[in-house]
Amino acid sequence: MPRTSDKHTKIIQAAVKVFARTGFFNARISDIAKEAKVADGTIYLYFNNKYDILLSLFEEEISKIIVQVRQAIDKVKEPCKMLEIFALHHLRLVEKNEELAEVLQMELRQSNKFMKEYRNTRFIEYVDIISVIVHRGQEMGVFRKEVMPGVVKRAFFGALDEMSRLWILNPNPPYSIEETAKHIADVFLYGIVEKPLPLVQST
Amino acid sequence: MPRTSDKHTKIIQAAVKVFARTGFFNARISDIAKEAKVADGTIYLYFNNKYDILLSLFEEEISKIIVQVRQAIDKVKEPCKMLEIFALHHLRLVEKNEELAEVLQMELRQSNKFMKEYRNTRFIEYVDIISVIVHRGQEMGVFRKEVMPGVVKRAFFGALDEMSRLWILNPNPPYSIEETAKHIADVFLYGIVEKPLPLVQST
DNA sequence: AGTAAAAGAATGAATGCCCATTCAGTATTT
DNA sequence: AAATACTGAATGGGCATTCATTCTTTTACT
Repeated sequence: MPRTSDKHTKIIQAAVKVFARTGFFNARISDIAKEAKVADGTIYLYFNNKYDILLSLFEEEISKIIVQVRQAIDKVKEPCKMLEIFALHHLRLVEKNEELAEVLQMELRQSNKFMKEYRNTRFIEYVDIISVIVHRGQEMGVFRKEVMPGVVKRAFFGALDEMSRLWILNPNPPYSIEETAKHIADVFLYGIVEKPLPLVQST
Repeated sequence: MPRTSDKHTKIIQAAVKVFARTGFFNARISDIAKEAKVADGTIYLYFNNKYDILLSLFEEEISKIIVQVRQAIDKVKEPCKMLEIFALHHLRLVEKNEELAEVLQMELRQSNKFMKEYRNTRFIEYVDIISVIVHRGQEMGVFRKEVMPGVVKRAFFGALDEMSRLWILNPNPPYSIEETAKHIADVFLYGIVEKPLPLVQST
């Protein structure tokens, strides 16, 4: 298993482009090879098969993302702020690396095989960042105790991811990313009902 | 274009089963034909090609769903209750018709072609049910005016859909559907913070 | 250092499988 | 007996994967 130059990385990057463009199933190995400026056969020196490329791509890229998000979150103390930062990071991926965002969004997801047979630990790790925040917020007395972190993490993630999808499919954002991230965090934190509660009635 | 018996419907139903089982790209026309107890060629009397089956399937099934949800929602007056009902209906599809839920969730979504080239009006119509509710709630003074219906509809839908995905991939529900629907609606309505601190106006 | 041979990388044409789609023929209805 | 519906074997193209060959680097020996 050779690794002299960085063919491995070059192939993965090419695959991101090609998968984003045509989708996993329509992508041809020869396209990836051409994009990576490598012979078709070379790809099989670095990956077992087409599917393995998708898998490796995912593992490697999401690992990087997890590190980045964790770093950003650790700079802050308040759980509310943490959620907002998570939201911002998730949404920013679309503008920072649209092709990667598209692959993670569209291609990875549908692959039943991927999500079922193979226990996708990296992905779980990513989403669990949310539930950890929620849990900590509850311990600190900032978040309601009745809320279930396991549900909220999915709901919050799902909400963000749906916005990503919107942008990927229709790349003229009706709202800015920062605005949206803040807005979604806000809705999750404070809900949408007009509050007739005793406390400060802002607005 | 014949329609004597109900081969059209039989083929669609068979396709739901097969797509759910193997995914669109791995599904063979001959499998669908076998499942529908029909010859391979017969399928081409009712559909133009493989992709057209998926398309028709979606159009027809989502139309039914829209009608049902609208009926359920119209039985009620309070916007809060309406959102809860929408949530319940969306999540219930998984237990009512798991195969269909899986196809809508997994297969339909990833098809870039589908979501990009073809303006998916049915799907938009479905999601717009949410924004209409939110908008009405705002007019009635029940929901906060600053909230953007266009963002909330996506967020709410995304949250629900992510829960669906969870159940499809891992069919031992840690929480009941009713419980979850209520919980998600609850979080969206009232948020997760303990004390409505001086409501931070989201910029 | 210089050269030879072995090991390691990379190539891309050729192979062979896998279906979607077609259509000549058969069955059924009008 | 014409029109309509259905059949399923045959066709053909697309593409993942393989592997004999070529190119490059490392090692070993004088």
